[in-house]
Amino acid sequence: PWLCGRTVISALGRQMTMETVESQQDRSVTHSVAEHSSAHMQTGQISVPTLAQVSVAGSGTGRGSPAVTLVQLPSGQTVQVQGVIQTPHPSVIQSPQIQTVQVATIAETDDSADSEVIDSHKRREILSRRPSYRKILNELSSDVPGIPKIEEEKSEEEGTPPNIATMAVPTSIYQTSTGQYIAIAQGGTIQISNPGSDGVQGLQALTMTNSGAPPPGATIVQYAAQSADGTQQFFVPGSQVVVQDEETDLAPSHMAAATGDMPTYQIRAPTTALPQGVVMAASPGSLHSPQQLAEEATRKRELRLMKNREAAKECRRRKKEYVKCLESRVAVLEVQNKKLIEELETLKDICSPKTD
DNA sequence: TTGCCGTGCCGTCAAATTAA
DNA sequence: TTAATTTGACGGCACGGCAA
Repeated sequence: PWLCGRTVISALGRQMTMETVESQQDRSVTHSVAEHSSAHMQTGQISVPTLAQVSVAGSGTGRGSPAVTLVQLPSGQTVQVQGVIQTPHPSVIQSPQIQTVQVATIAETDDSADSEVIDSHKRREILSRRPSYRKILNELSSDVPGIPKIEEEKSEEEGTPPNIATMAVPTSIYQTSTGQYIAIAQGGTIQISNPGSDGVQGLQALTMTNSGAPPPGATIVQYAAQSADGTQQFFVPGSQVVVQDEETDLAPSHMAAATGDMPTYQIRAPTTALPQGVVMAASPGSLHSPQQLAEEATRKRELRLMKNREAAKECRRRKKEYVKCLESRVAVLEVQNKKLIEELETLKDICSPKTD
């Protein structure tokens, strides 16, 4: 899709992309044409482009009249391409990665053989990359107004109330004394998983709100940014999680494993100051036994799977948005095409009046 | 009602891509 | 160079439509 916006020529089952560049001095110019198989188009992998000579007809190519382009394939076959849209009509879909197309007059072609090799390498390097949907759409939207950008975080179209954080990438996983895993995401999602055979069973996602009334029926973890004693508190139904920064001094009896830079978490019953369960903050340096190493590996794997799960969701959302964007572009282009055809018919009628 | 098929969504893996 | 992120591919599951 990142090849959109160039002139696409299909011939003998092969597809070629070409950018039209006009020479200021001479109407007869040589364009470099990237040629690749359609199979590569599907996978996004583009092989080393072979160069084809494109000669633009010297006469009759001025603005207002269709340009006739002769494309000579490496096999020797010549394809005639008649352009309808002239340069005043820029391509609506811009390529996110506009390549610098080699433009050389025919007289200079022999002298630029070395630079062509270098440029070919550069072009291959650039073309073989597969930009992300976000990058494609963002660059597309920067070129063409009216296309919404994909935000770094989920937009309001997700239907998320503005006071609810939706960032779901976990930054910390903690294990309670009862074996529960608690993953706290940067944006506020808390996931609690009960210990199961695969470690993922019983995963619960809780949403934190900074303010506002909880939606009816929803399980809400209220998040207080910071209390007077410098602690961060999470109010969970039935228990209270106290997030204690390591610099702040809480009662030492409440601390279980203050290891290194890791903050310590405690789960308390809401009506009592006594800890319901003490949370371990695992530090890689504190692991000794093979069992602990295995647990650490399991924890890392769960964290990776959780992150990838969220990443896949986000990727699918971006892909949908990208497809929607392309569909809207198709609609725009169809309307534009229809208008141009009508305009052409009108001009034909004007230029060739009926003679009886 | 049942089996089949198409579609959509999700989780996971692996490879490609990007950022530091 | 390396770690993190992104995305294509694959398999599984749920759901709805349709014919037998």
